[in-house]
Amino acid sequence: MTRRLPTVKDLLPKLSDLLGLLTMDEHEQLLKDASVHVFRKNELIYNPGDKPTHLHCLLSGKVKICKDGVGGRTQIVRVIRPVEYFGYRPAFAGENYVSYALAFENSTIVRIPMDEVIKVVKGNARLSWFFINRLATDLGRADERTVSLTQKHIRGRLADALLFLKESYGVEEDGFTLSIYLSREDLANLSNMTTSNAIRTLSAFAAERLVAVDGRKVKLLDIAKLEKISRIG
Amino acid sequence: MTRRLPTVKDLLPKLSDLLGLLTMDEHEQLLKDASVHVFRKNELIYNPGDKPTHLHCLLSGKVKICKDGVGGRTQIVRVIRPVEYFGYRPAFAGENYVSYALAFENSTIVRIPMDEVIKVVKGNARLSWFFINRLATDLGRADERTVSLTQKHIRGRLADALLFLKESYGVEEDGFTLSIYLSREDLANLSNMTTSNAIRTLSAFAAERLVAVDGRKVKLLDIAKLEKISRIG
DNA sequence: CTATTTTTGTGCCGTAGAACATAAAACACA
DNA sequence: TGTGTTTTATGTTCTACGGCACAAAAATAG
Repeated sequence: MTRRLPTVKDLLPKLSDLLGLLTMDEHEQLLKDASVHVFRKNELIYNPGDKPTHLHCLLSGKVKICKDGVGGRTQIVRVIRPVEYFGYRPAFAGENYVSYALAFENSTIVRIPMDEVIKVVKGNARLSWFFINRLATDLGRADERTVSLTQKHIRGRLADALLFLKESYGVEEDGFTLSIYLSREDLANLSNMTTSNAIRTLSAFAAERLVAVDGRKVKLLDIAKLEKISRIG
Repeated sequence: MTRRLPTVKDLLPKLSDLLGLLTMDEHEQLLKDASVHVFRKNELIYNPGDKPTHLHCLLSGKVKICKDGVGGRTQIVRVIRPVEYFGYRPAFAGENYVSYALAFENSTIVRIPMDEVIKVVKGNARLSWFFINRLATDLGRADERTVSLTQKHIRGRLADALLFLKESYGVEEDGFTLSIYLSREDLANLSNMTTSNAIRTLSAFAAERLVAVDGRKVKLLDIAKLEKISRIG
């Protein structure tokens, strides 16, 4: 999984949102054992039960955070885009991982030892605020998602997923095509439905000219209508 | 809603988990505009759309945090017990409330101006850690709940709710009876089902001797079996 | 370039659980 | 004490969606 890596030093500018909050000493403390990794498409980054030994920062690529439920069905609980930090929650809660992380596509990731991060966090209120703000935002999203996934009908949930993907990863130059190409199964795992129903419902959206589908390429043609479908459930 | 209130000063010992993390100055800063309120059973504490102007601390009583979904159905997303802090998440995320809080029963609450809390948090890493730890824990629970509520069957979800209530509010001296007396509707709103189905399923549990029901009093007779039902969904 | 696996697309059937209806208890309060 | 209101209880119907089967298409491997 590791080949021709850039060094951490090469990547410093990308980490500035977090490192900028630190003193020189803290900066040094976090980076001295940081390392760069490349994960290939569909490669596992961590597993439930693992100790959260590292803070992860996604520099390039795309990552999904998943949980499997009783029926063996998978729920994608978060998606990560560059430059975003992930994999820190259980360390802050004093738990092991309960979810797993997979690379959607080839991804470059910096790993920083979590015990160092925690030491710095406990002494640096600016860095603390950085994480407080993110955790509070994610918690709001999680509660919102709970209600949407349990109460909205299939069309509403799929519309949500499509709009969420647009918001998360954006669109290509044409302004319509989602920048991420997902399997129908991933789409289903985002919106809590079976693959069959993701296929069916996406086809229905295409027939209604809300989207245009070409393989895994999805163009969102009528955002307003999709938002309405999301709203009415 | 306000009558014969104890003063904030009377209640200081109960707030020590948080206040103990502060300097004298910070202590003073937080308490100078703190106030005590009594909410009666079913009284509204805050509403979606409200600005999160205050950190709340529940000193006595019980509180539920709810969100209403598209079908007008209510989801209880969190329950608060004494002594616990709540109502701070949206302030940390820079949002307004998206949920509402209701007193399950008569409750005493201290309200501390949130802008002062944020000022102190931004300068005190020990207080920051207090919130990081809680937010991280709540986020883990929220993700877990999402998967449970979407994937488990009705019996599994109700079993979850009963075990969750035991964990949250404990049991009476007999070691069996839940310390909180909920309406069937609240039980339904915890476990994402209709009131009818909460009634039916609870009756089924009673018939199977997993629980004993007397009005709103619920005894958990067979925890192991309930846990099993929860596990298998 | 063929062989095998994975993904996509459809159709059909079964069922968990919502929706609705109604009635009996329990509770509220004048 | 009666009268309205909320809560609990139970039966009946209806449907959204999961489960399964199968075929076509696409991706991947050998």
